[in-house]
Amino acid sequence: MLSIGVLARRAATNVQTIRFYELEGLMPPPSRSEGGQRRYTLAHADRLAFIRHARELGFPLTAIRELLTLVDKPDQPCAEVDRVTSDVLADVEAKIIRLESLRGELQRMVRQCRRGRVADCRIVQVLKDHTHSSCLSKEHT
Amino acid sequence: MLSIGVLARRAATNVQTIRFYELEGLMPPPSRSEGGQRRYTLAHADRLAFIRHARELGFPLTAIRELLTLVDKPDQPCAEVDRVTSDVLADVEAKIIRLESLRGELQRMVRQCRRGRVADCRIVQVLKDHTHSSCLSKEHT
DNA sequence: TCTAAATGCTACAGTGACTATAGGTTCAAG
DNA sequence: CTTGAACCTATAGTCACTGTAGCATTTAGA
Repeated sequence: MLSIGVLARRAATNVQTIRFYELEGLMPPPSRSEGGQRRYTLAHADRLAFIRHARELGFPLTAIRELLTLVDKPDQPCAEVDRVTSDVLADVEAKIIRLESLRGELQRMVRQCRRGRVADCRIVQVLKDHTHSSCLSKEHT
Repeated sequence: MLSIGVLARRAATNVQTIRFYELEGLMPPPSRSEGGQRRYTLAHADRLAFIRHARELGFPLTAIRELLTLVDKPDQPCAEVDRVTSDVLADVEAKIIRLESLRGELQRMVRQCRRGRVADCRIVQVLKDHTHSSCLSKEHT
């Protein structure tokens, strides 16, 4: 039986995150010690590792929730798993496109800055006048 | 004098966002009509355009706050403007690196999926066993 | 001038995925 | 038996908004 602290260290997560996953229904509630502290099994550790790994790959929690129910039905076809993963991939690709465009714009601005006065600064000019630039208006986070 | 709705349409922003910027001290409080509705000048429109453009380029609001105070001192050297912008650029570059690594990992997973049962799915296997992959553990958003 | 639709107002809750804090309790080592 | 680390719950904060409720005001047409 693992305490929450030991489990957290094993998964390189922090303790609050594990409690948060329990609250969100991603981690099943573990048994408790006589004093009410959480006691985890190795099955819990596996599930947490799965969640963390998916998170590191950019899966949002809603997608992970889907994956976890799919993983519990090993004889079903894996088309859904593939779809969820492809969606995450598409999202990552869209973010890359967007960020590359921003990078180009920012590089141009910094390159054109002549380290003079604020009034003459190319960066400020570009920011003031939208028409100088060719930027996408979607979110980039 | 512009109403908040007209200003919002001009800046391709929405009305709540403008009120939010005022609350955050990024937009100066405009004058009000007799009935208490906000009435904006063209100076307000310019400032909003600056904020929105910087946001689109990935500047966080704290950075924009800094830029706005700098822009109000046009005779100062623009080194600070350059630094703020370079910081944003570095952030964008770090995100790209991270996302490219994720993309590679996800592409590999999807490519290796043989559309069989969940139990045999390569995607699920990779997610279950962290050691199969070479991923970075930092945030990517 | 009246009326109805559109627009505006404040205040507050929600988003995602945690992180941090406060104020208390339990556990394990010595 | 004591002490300090680890644990507990509950709540607020992060970022940059977005959405909602329940009103008040403005504006255009009849």
